[in-house]
Amino acid sequence: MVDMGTPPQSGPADLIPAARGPAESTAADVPSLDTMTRPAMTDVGRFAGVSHMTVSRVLNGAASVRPETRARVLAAIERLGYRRNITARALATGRSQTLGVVTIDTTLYGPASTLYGIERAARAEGYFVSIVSLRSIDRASIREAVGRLVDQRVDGVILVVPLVSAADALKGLAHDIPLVAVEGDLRADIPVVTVDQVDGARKATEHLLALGHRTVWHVAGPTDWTESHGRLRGWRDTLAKAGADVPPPLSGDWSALSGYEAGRRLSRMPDVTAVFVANDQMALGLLRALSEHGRGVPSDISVVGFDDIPEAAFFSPPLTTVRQNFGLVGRNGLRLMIEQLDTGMASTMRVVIESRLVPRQSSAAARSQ
Amino acid sequence: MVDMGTPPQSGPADLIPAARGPAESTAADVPSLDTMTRPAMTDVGRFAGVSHMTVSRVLNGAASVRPETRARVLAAIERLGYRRNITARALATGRSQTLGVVTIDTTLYGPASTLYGIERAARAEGYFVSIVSLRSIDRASIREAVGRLVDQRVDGVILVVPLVSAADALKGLAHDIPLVAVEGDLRADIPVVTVDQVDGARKATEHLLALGHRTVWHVAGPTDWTESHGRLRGWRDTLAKAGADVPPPLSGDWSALSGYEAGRRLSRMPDVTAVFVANDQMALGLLRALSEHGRGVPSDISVVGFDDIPEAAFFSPPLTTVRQNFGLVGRNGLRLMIEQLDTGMASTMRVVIESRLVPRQSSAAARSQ
DNA sequence: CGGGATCGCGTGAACGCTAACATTTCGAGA
DNA sequence: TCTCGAAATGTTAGCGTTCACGCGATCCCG
Repeated sequence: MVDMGTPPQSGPADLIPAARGPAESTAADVPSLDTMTRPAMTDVGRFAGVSHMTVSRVLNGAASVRPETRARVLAAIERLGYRRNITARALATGRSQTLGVVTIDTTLYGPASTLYGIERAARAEGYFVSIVSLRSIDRASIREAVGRLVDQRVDGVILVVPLVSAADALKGLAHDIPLVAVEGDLRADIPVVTVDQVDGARKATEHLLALGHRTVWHVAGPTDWTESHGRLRGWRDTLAKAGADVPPPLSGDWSALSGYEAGRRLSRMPDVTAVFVANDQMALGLLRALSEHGRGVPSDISVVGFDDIPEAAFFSPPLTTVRQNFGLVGRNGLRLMIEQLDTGMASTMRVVIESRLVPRQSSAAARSQ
Repeated sequence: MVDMGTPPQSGPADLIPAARGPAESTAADVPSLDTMTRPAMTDVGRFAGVSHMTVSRVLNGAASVRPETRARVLAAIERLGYRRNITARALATGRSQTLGVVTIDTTLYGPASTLYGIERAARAEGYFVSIVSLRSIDRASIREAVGRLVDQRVDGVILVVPLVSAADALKGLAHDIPLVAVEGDLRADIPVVTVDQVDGARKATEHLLALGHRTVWHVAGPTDWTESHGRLRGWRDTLAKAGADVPPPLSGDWSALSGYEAGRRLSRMPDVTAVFVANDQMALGLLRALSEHGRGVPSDISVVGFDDIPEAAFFSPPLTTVRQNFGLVGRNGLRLMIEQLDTGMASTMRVVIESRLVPRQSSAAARSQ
């Protein structure tokens, strides 16, 4: 147990000159850089003739480091190809600079675009993005997904889960981590950013009514999706307000196939002259069904969709639809997250994004009867 | 240095009874669980009357821990709601249980589906997935994306970047981390899993030739995409082999709009009777253009697409196309990654997935002239 | 010219885990 | 009953950061 004053250079792996004072080491001094394992702050410090703490200060842009030493450290970092270990940093600080995104089927245009917007915005803010997609849409699955992310020590979780049941699942969730719901239920008790579905549906329905149609039929989305609810309500309210009949809504599962099936049923009803379909894929299927049954669009029936996917302008005929700016939604979701992270306070803010009607050739004036 | 037999309970933050021997603590013994900060292994150990190391052993399923103590530890974990800190684990082991995915525009159907397949498979294997999308498609951007992921200490990187330039960008990349290319260039020097584009294009072209068309025109994808090259080659070779003329290929950017523009040009050429379009979106635009110019499909012109997106069956007319199983591609990409991770050896394996022609109504026999 | 504030930097201890080794326990055979 | 070795558990030292200090050197002002 006797310390004999062993010099500090006694550590193993002493492959870097412990040059103190003005660095006068030339390239020749430095042994085989490339055989080194990833250098740590200590290595950089030794190379620059300072302590690891000074390296940390330089890296974090802390004040009170002499320009001269800063330059020396920076040079060492450059020379050694040092890259900070964010795992260690995360352990020490308790912050991982990573955001979790829980998402339902990223194959769908909406969620995929939203995710894309989130990822780009997150990167701009210096955050990594870790994703987990839901295996099913029940409450347990949502909680498990969030749990996984929490285990991974993400700094916050953004939910792209536009399900009514999601709001409930979140209710019970421990709020020890910032959450944001995107395209979610406004009744949730966490911040939400979403497109105004009710208003979008109103625009679509009013557009058709303004064209002279007596009433407007509706093909709704799956019942547990918040979008379905909003669009259904917007449609119904608008009809009611206009004093028009409210026909029984059909419903699909967002797929073109389900729209096709709805179209088959509608094509048999002679008094149908206008249909508002809850998304563009279903509208595509509906167009197909109408065409197969010899019902002309827009000559016999006008059709309006929702989303404005990039293909909508090339349907036959080009689809009148309601555009949602998914990228903007994603970016706003991230903004809300950053705000919570920066202020350290849970917010319950709501951001509502406007939608926009894009008139194309699938809707036209009703034939005077 | 004299040990006076201080009982082991001397540590700070002794909020849990250090009951040794058979745990006889009742619920009343345990002070305010909910006010606790996240418990660590030490806390669990103290609660169970063992050392933190035993907790670690239980958690890692290590052998040699008595069933009785294991049960006690498990109970403590349950009771305290302990969750292992994977950040600390990552720091200690050097493995993060996280895989990085570099992807181009996740808004596109192909990459999105592939990503989805990867994520699900990764989760099944116990890996997290961290994504970064490319801001642009140049070499520097790819390297930066991989660099970000490496900084994040992912265990491996899967690239969903089907660009020719990607292969080059990877060439120089340090191989100190397992890589897998999905939908990538077979010439890359890392493992690749991809759909056989050449063969798929061959199937499409042969299908049209078999229907009696003299030759087949082609609308190719962007030049820097590997898919474009494969499909172009498959098309050209098949025509050449059949002794058919090889007309100059048009090209688009995968978008329906670019397909529309190609369609406008083709519709003015009276001798065009068959077109193979490099993806379904462009085919949609092409169908639209042909329809606008009064060219019937398939009566005047037969059209075959590529991908078989879910909407293709509902185009007007329903599109004959070549189906790619993106999910399978993603899963195989992950499998290759896991193999590298498990064996610890860099592989250069190639997995080629078959495609399948899906005949629908957009292609028909050529009119006898 | 002296004394306290400030600057610039270093030291040691976390963070929560695993790896390697040390130590205790326990059962079986002599 | 003692011994020995394997089984079961504990101890210590990292992993690479950051945080909270501490301590000389420098500076300013009376």
